[in-house]
Amino acid sequence: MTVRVRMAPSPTGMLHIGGVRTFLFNWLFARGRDGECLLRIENTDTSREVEEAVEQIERSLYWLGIDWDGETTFQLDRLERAGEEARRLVSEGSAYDDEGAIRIRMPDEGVTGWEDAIKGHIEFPNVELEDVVLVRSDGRPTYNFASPLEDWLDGITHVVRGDDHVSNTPKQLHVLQALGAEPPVYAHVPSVFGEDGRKLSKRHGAISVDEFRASGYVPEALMNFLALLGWAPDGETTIMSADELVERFTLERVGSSPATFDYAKLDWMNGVYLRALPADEYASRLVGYLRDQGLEWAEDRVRAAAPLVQEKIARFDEFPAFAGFLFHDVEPDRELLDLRILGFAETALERTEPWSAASLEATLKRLCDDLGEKPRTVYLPIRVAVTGSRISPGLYESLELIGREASLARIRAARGVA
RNA sequence: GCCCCCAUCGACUAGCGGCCUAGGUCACCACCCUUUCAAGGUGGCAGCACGGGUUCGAAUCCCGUUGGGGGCACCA
Repeated sequence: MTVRVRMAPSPTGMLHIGGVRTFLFNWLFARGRDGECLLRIENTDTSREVEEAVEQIERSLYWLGIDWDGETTFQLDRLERAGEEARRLVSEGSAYDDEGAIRIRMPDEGVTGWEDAIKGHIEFPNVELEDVVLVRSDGRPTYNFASPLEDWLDGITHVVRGDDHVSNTPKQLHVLQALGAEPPVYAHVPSVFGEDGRKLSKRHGAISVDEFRASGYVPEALMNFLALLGWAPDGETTIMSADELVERFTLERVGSSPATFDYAKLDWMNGVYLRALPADEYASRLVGYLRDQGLEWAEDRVRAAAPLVQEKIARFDEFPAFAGFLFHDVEPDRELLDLRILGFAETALERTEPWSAASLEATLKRLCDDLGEKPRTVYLPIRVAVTGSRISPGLYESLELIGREASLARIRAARGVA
């Protein structure tokens, strides 16, 4: 039987990173088995924001590299079918009218259980099960009816969802049984916590895919990181391409305990991916990122600066602070300037020919020798004067990029204001 | 309150009865490299929640406790 799963977000707002991780598991599972992965919007409630939310969800998944088969479907589109099925259940006696709503009859003895692909055997005493409402008195189906009904209609073989749905499962199992449907395999994935051990929320920084994107993370890194939250192919491998993840992913190896989102590790991983990018690819992505952020910096200069920062920053959003001096004037901290050294530096640099990183290096090293000072002593004031910070890309390359005139102008300005 | 789930270094995890004086990665610390910051290299710190069992032998199995999470809607 062909595997078929669904990603079923509710269009209430931004796609949450925990939910994305659940969708990623669905996708990895389906793609690794020649299966299908559907995108189904669970909107039993009409809302004006549905349109935008759906767009945001699709864009987020697309950016991450998670695709789906066929058109995006909407639960609301099957409202009539849901009504028909509910009436059928009433006529068959497994459901009944209750003040205009339709409820399903739940057994009140015994237990309802299933073999969860992630958590193992789970069962609930039937006494705990209420006669859940299938269709509201206004005719709209409830989630606990619409969701299993659609799973059946869509031929879903595996329901991979957040474990906050565990207690809905016995109810849905009975709905399926009343419908005459074969139940899918259920796999409940544990939730993701924020760094304070509590549920992920705004407080924890980036939370939606859009925010991660704006923070300068690349999709490959985010996917890799997300996959490793609650899943591991073995105890050793950490860096894996999408293809490798697809190839190695199994539901059996998804852990059953919740995982904490670790931004520091994500940053590290993003840096790994960034550094591994071919130089021109890196430059293109950096240009694209800055453009997305609304920074109108000259593309050729951004491209020229790219190699200087590739080994240095872990996220693209660090670029403006780290290399912004290439695009605008700086305000050096006077405390860090050394007028005597700057004076000698200005003289030495004025005579440097050609103005290239190599000859600048020769010039500055000679200057160190002449002054009898260590490079760190000589370079700091120059770096601060020219880049405005004690932390920057390589000094020679930075000087080269800024150019002779601008470099000297900044050094003179520093001498003047100091 | 009731029901369900979970429990290995600070974090993500490997471990599915002996290979474990518990391995890898991030973070952290030290040192090396070095024009700053990174990157890289080397080394280090650090964990099986607790209590009972079962067994020749338990991180691994069972029970309980504690702690965390989820659910108990004509929300999804």
